[in-house]
Parts: sequence; C-alpha cells; structure tokens
Amino acid sequence: MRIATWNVNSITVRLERLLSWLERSGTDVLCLQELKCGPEAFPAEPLRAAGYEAALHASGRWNGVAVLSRVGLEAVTTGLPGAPEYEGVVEPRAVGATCGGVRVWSVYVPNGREVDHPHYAYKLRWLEALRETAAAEAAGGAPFAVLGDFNVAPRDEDVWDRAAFEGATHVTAAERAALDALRETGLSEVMPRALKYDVPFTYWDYRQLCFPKNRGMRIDLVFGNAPFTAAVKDAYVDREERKGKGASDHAPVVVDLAG
DNA sequence: ATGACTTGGTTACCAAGA
Repeated sequence: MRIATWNVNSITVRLERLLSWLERSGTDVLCLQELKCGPEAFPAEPLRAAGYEAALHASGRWNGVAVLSRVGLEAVTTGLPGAPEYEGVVEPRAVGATCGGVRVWSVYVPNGREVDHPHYAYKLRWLEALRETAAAEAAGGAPFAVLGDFNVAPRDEDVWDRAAFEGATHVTAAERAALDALRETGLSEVMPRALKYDVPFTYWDYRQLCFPKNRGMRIDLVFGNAPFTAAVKDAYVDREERKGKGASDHAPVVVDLAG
C-alpha cells in the first residue's frame, strides 16, 4: 500500500496536478492539507471518477484537510477531539479515517507566525491536542499514523540555514518538545529518502528562487506506531512535483507499506 | 529593502503562508 501526505496549497488550483500525480504515483491513500476551499467547492466528483473516496474537513478560504482513499474509507473523525480555538473558531486542521486497515490522520498544524504571537501559543496547544488523540489511538496492534504539515523542523539540519531561523518559529525547543511528546505516545518518525541532496526537504518558499537554490525545510512529517513503521518498505520526498509552473510550495512525502 | 510569490476574498488591495 502506498500512503502519502501533501500540502497542495489550494486543491482548486492544483486539481489537474493532483489527479495527474495520483495516477502517476499510484498512491492508494493521500492525506491533503491546505485545501483552501469550502465543502461546496471540494472536487469530490473528479476524485471519485479517479477511484478515490474522500473524508473532508474544510470551511473556506484557509486551512482544510482531507484523506483520499481507493482502498476503503471508514470510521471518519472530522476534527481533532479537544482541538483549541483560535480567535473563537475551531479551524479545520485534522481529519482521521481508517483505510484498508490502516488508521491515518491528516493534520495541518498551525503555523505559529512569530514566537511572541498568540498563534504560536495556539500552535503548542494544538500539538498537545494532537498528542492526546495519538495517545488514545496509537496503542494496540493495528497500524496507525499521523501524516501532514507539522510546521516544525525536527532537527537543525531540517532547515537550509539554521542561522536564518534564529528567533523564528518552526525550530524552537518548545515546538520540538511537542514532537518529542508525540513520540512518547508510541510513535516514531518515518524518515524519507531524499531524491536529490542530503536532507529530504518538503517545502521551499515560492520567493527568491528558493527551490532552485534548495533553500528548503523539512516540515511535512510522518509519525507511525510500531505496527505501521514495521511495515514500511520505503519512504521518499517526491521533489519532482515541486518543479515547474503551477506547483505547490510543498512536495509530497510518500510511504510504501508491505501488504 | 520590514519585499522579492501565490492564494482566495471584504479585489484593482489585503491577509496569510513559513
């Protein structure tokens, strides 16, 4: 089974690329983030025609997540239990589903903006809610994974220049501690191969030729429990999808499971 | 040079992304 996660930065703009990539990659289950559409604008019909059911959590202009599956889609959970509010709103940033016997969550962790911004405290609260859900679901013998845009670089080498991130979000001790707390629920990270260069970055800013210069970040992550990671045969970042006109600023992370 | 793209919406500018 091939499982992937991809922040598409608008499913409306990316639809033709998405359909093309699904066919080319042969992905069975895809976790999507930043749909940037409401449920009325979600392209359920073209995806169904391509063979994919969808579990959706979306509300409009910002955020929005989905799980696409062509191997079954059951036990959908819309939203993270206990998710915190931001400015009075619980944003659509998580959706869970069981696909072909594998329990997956597609997550879009809040950006945080600046370390002294309320969005940063919200990010840490949101990661704590994710930890609680993982603690409730990761135990047991069934494969379980959380995949998505975490907006956290786990290690210093996961950003193109550590000095450029001094004082910035995505690299702070508190954010990395939140990932450590997630690991303590029994999850470990599935480290993808890089198809070029040494570190498998997953995001490159649109500006300043960041992609050609490989000024990237590794912030799209996969955490699985032991039954999930034991089944992993291969994992890589498909940086080819970041190329060309009309690309998302994130590349898909692909995981191949035995069976 | 406190910006350099891209996206969708309170559109001919703005917020947000990271």
